[in-house]
Amino acid sequence: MDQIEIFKALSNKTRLQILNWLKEPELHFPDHKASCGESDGGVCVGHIQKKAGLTQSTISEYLAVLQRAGLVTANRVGQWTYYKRNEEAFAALSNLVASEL
Amino acid sequence: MDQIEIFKALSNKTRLQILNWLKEPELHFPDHKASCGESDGGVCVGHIQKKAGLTQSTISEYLAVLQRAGLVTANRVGQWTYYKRNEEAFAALSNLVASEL
DNA sequence: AATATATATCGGTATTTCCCGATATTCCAA
DNA sequence: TTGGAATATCGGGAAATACCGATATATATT
Repeated sequence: MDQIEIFKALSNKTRLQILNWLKEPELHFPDHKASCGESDGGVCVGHIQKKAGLTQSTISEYLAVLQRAGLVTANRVGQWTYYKRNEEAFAALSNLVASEL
Repeated sequence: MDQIEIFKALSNKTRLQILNWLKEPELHFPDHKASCGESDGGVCVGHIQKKAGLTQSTISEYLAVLQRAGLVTANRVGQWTYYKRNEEAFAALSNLVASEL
């Protein structure tokens, strides 16, 4: 739980959007299951990339930033890496902001 | 309430320390009143600067960053500028993190 | 084995941030 | 009104960040 790493990860519009999209994957990525299969709520990099409109390398790096901050978890299955929110981390962050900031 | 500006402001160890010190000014700046007078919980730049151990210009700029983010308020009285936490902003941030992140 | 697909990593340029010293501004005191 | 104290602002060098295109790696398919 590195506060500074977390706040840095949250200091970018695109990364905030991604986190928001991942709150409701089936809403924001309606055709994900059809093209990427079942993934327990995780969304693959390519879909996130297309929606964000930045390059593949940039989105891959952004997801790595979010993962290093602990805000998302990655799950590689075959050729896809599924990313999903780490709600425990958000709960912990919420507590931290509410009581220790 | 610019989320990104707030998270950027929080992405620095010294600024986080300052915000923490300002939670209990009389504890962290025990001799403040004697040298800077009554200030309604605000602490002058010089005291913050000495405690932080960075230069005056850096701390002045950091306080401006925190102020632009809305996290502190400044109150100039004579030759001193007293900074204090804006607790309303922290409450709003806490709500935001708890419900919209 | 060869190819195609999804993702990660590398190298690079432009911008931003960190932190400094020097200078400007504002206010007080003699 | 001159000097001193507190703060703000300016200019700059080093490091980090925002993106990109190109390439590498891993997996799946044929």
